[in-house]
Amino acid sequence: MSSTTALRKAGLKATLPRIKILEFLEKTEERHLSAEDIYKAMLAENEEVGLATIYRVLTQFEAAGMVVRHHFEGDRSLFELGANNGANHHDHLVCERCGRIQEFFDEVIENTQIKVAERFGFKIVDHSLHIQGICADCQQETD
Amino acid sequence: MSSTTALRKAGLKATLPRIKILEFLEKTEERHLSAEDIYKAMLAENEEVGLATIYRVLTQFEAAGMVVRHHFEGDRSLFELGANNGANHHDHLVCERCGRIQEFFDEVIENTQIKVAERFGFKIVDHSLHIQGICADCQQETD
DNA sequence: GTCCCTGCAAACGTTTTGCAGCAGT
DNA sequence: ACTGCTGCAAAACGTTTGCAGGGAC
Repeated sequence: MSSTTALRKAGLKATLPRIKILEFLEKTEERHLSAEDIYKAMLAENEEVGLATIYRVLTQFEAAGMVVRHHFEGDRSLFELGANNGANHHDHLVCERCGRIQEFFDEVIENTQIKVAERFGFKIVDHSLHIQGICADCQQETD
Repeated sequence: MSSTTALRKAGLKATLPRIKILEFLEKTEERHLSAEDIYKAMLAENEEVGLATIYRVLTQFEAAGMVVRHHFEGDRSLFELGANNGANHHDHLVCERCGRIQEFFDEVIENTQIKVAERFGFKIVDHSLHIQGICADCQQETD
């Protein structure tokens, strides 16, 4: 599906900045990016889009379910493409020291978190789970 | 144990602002508070402590393991007293709409998250887990 | 008396917003 | 042509920091 079609399906006009941002997210390796990461990476490819526009577009993409916003660290949001597609649902393991992010999927946790949520009346329509720990690399550092 | 003693044990001078903040955290009902929540609540009790000082003190309390800092929402940190005490470890269920926080403890999740972390080389010294969902109250709202 | 702490105000980084001009349909 | 989008610059937000005066030991 072309970016243009994807945008129309989401009820968004297919404008140049939106197309560029969506295509950038689709082709980039790093799945978890901040608005500024996207801004700088696009600049480096001579794709100029204003930072304010990136924020606005990401918010629209989020509302359309095309993108998920994460708050792993307190100081900035990271955006991830297409994580609400049931088929590739996954959770995140986040290193508290270096910010490294490991995606994972675990059936037991998946089922149990739903049970826990129900136990407390949280009917889960949308859910996300993240575990914060210290990654192997950071463990090795003497401190 | 008096607040003064607790502070000394943590290697912190027992100053008036630190004592006031610690005692406030001990006696307040709401366990998850932002710096500003604390600031305003203390003002309301005629306990004037500068907001910058509250941030500094909370950071010191965190370093001393007296307090845990959470990043449930992207826009502010919430602080919780004494959650690193092994005996009362718990995780959090957070409503994405209203911000309501439900504490819980589940043996299965507890064990499985450790297994998942190990599978990816995240040796967990410190860990915290939160599940974001939609709480019962917010589910009822027609939107 | 020494050193660390506090309060204030200013700085900071991220995100949002007002507005005038421009692009998509 | 009409509407909604974009870019810029300024504002807003939570949080941190520099500094001069004050408090704990």
